[in-house]
Amino acid sequence: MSKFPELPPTVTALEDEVLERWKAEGTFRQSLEKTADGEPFVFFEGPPTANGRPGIHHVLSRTIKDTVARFRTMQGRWVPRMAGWDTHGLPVEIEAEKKLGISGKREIEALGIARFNEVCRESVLTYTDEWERFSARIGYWLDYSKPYVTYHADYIESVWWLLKQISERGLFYRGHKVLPYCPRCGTGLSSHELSQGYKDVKDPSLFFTAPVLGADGEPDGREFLVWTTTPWTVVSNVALAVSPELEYAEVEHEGHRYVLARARVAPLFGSEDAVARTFPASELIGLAYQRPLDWAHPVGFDAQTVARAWKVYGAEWVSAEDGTGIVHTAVAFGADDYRLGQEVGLPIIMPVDERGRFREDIPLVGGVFVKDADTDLVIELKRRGRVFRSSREEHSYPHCWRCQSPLLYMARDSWFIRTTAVRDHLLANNAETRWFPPEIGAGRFGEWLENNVDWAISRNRYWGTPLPAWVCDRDPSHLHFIGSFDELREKTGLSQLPDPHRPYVDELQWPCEQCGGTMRRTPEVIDVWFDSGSMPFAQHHYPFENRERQERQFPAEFICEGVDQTRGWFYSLLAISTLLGRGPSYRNVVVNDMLLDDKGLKMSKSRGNIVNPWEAIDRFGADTIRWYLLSSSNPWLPKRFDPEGVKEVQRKTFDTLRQTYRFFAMYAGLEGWTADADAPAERSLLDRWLLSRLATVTAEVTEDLEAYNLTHAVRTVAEFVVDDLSNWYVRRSRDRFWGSADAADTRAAFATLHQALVAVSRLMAPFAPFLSDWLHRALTGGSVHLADFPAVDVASVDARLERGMQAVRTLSTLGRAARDSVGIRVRQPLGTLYAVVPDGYQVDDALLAILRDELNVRTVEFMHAAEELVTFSAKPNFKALGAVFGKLTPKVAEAIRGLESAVLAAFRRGEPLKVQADGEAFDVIAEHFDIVQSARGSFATADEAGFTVALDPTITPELRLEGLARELVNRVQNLRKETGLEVQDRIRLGIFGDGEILDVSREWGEFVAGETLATELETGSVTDFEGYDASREVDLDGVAGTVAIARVAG
RNA sequence: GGGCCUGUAGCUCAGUUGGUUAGAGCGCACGCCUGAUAAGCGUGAGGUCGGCCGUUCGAAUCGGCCCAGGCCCA
Repeated sequence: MSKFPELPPTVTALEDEVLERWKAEGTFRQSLEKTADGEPFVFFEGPPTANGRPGIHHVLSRTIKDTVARFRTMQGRWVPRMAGWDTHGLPVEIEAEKKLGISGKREIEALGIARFNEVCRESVLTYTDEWERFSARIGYWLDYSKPYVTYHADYIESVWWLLKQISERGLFYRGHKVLPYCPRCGTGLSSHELSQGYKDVKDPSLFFTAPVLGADGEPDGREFLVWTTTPWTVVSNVALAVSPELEYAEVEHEGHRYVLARARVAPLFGSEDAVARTFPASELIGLAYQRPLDWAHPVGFDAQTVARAWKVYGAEWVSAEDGTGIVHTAVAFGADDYRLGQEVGLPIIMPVDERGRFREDIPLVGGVFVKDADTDLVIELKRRGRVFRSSREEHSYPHCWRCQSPLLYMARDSWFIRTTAVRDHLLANNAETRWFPPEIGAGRFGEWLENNVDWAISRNRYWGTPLPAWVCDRDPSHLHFIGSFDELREKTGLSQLPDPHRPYVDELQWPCEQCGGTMRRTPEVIDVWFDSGSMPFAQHHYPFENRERQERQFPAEFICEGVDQTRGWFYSLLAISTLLGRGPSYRNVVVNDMLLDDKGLKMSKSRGNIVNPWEAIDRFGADTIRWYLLSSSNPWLPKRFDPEGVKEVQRKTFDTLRQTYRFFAMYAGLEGWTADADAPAERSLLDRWLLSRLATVTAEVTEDLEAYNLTHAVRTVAEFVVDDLSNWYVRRSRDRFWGSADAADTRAAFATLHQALVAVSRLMAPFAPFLSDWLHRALTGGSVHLADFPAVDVASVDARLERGMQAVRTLSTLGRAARDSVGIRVRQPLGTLYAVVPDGYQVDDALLAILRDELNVRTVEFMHAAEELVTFSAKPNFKALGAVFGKLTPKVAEAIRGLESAVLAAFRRGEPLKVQADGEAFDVIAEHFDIVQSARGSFATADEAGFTVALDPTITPELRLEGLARELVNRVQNLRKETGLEVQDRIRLGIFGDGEILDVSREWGEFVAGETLATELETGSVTDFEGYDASREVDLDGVAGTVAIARVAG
């Protein structure tokens, strides 16, 4: 039984084993305890809504979060990671409606808000268990012991406190605002909710006409040409808007005289031929026109205001890019319309109820949902001869992100937070935040902040944090914000408060201190984004508890969520801390994009291409999926989830590492090597090289991780494991691990490989927490997650050695290519390899030994030591030349290319050099070009990037014999393997035959015996194999013979 | 309609402040090696660097316009 255990048979078995151990020993808790005195590294977990199940796309952001957190923990930072649940809001209400089999506000209120909210509360944490198991299974360490929950009373109390703070800064107001409004949900949507629901739909495109009225109030024969995509708002038309900047035209067309922007004549009429005259917009402003439909009238406006209706106004936002340059204005149904109405004092015509239907008293379309009334209204306008052109066109139109109803822009009562007052602070705080990638912060998010509009914070809904504003029923300007439960107790005189949700909180009231009226709570709840954006404060029940803790854990050093949170959580976090004057609430934010299926299509239920995260993890393992997601491309690029790519990670990176460990464990067992041996006094060149590479790679990975460049870090580790550790170090060192004559060197090899494996497991621990922990425990006995991230061992770095080894590896590749080109296999030794390396590479003799062995040649010589073998040529360095010669560069370069070998040889010896270009002579210096050496003569050559090899293909009789000996070893090894012998079994070996094979056994018998662990060797022409376990006729490159082996005891 | 991102080999991706012969892995074809072996190594085929125009001695890289895909917004 060896000291180093065997790997579990499958990835799943390994991960299960590690999970068990984490659970049993509380590794996560231990890692927090261990770092408790360290400098905090603050991380905020964006709360998911637990009434949906986790999907494969959640693995990506959770992997990033976990990787950063584990890395910082290993650096000794204290990284508390508190889980949270986002529990309020419309999605929950929609679920509850489904469960209860009801729909719409009417039915909810009929059922009772108490019952409705009870169902919401129950459904909200449906999948918390699955989320928790999911996090655990993918190795995402998150503290679920006391998660923050946005519906908990403590959380709500903190949110109330925040709202009161904002109100005390004078940043709260009530207003009308034209908002995208969902008629089904009966609530306005904030601009960040709007982003989720744009869809391409066909909508009307209607050009209607409005006769111009003269001073006498009669039509003067001209007609305004007006464009709209919402015919249902024509009922509410109160004005037309023109651009003061534009030129307008009258057009004679089929007996009509239309007025429109001149720039729109050609697009609408095909040419400008019909233009009768043109004039500036000022001629139009103030003109009156006949209403297209006169069914509804302004209510509650004075005569002066009403008199301003149905006239033409100037507005700078009117453009001539589409439509007619004359914009139909319905004050209640458009943001621009509303602003114009405010500016010039227009009345409002509001014929639509809160369910989006026309009032019953409206002719023709009374009781009809407005969007369904479009067709009837167009027909009616046609009947009245008011339609110039009508069609349907596809454009993108906002829909409710939950219920998919088309949204209506409608003026609504709403509560606002005046975020525009702190716009500069928002921008300044954002400028302090590092975004990954930066363009989202500077571009998408930054530009959006520049155009910030006030945050419409209220929602006319039920399951949410109640807006803690109490309003006097006599005078609505008597307003009081409640900022704590104590304050509420004081106001109401109640010692025991009910649940702070609706409907109970709605019942709390008290006499108005100013007028004796009754203070009642305004019925709205707040935008859920305010809930989640409050978490830096509310997760600690700040300021009522944990003041110090909140201050110590603010702002977050790091957060990470999907790009869809740009205007969601990223905004609400920033806005709330900015409103409070607390600066930005996060310093670094990594944005991840979506996961697509393997064909690059968005995963959706309707396409049926959703990858089930549990199945994927069972199939591939969490480590592999994490590694794949991090390495395939940067987090902020959309990613395809390609099972083939995941398999490749498994095969290439992980199998290689496992195989390396198996190799180590097997021979450490056989040789009885243990980790408690002293560090070797002397290390071989390869050992020193590996440790140097390890230090270099460690520095690179550390730098990457500190800069949130996870993708590059992962790729760097993978390359090190596969190329440096496995395919070079272990392969080149193999025979040092078994039965070497040099026991000290064997020990050094084991120590070095052990050290490298430990370091690798630590380097990869943040990314692949399972395999790394298993390996680390197997190698050292302790969890990798309680270990330190490897420090860069500066003393080990030997840049010259790394470069030299790089040269050797390049030359090896070229040497194999040269062998290949003359068809001589590596087992056949050859005499001399001539090599060339570019200037600046030093390959000393110890490195050459590796090259000789790798290529199986007796000697390696550098060609410049034998000038007759080399031709010099010059390769211009354009960068250096361009700086000096400018436009002349190509000509000088050409002249340099033309330099003769002899001239260059002289230059190398120190003679000055001039070239001719454009009839002039120029001095050139070494920086202006590289001298490339190439092989001369008939040898097999290969070259690449300044490296060249030339191989002497002569096989002398002596070399042939050695080659045959190696063939023989190969055959014996095959036979050993086929016979089922163990690696360490000793054998008796027989080599039989005539002629050359006997020469081989005579000259090389001892070598063959040594290589095959033969303790006895018999040779001759015998053909009787009695006493052998197995025999085999062999053909060594045309030489026939028979080998036989028998296992010997002991 | 506007803003941002992406476009490099069949696929997934690198490509440093612009430097002339654009790389890797996978896949494919052929070969080699083999006591780490369900591995490993080598060679080869495969590119109008999305397109056009420009700046420059020189453009995958910088600028403009366009095309395709995506995201965000109006």
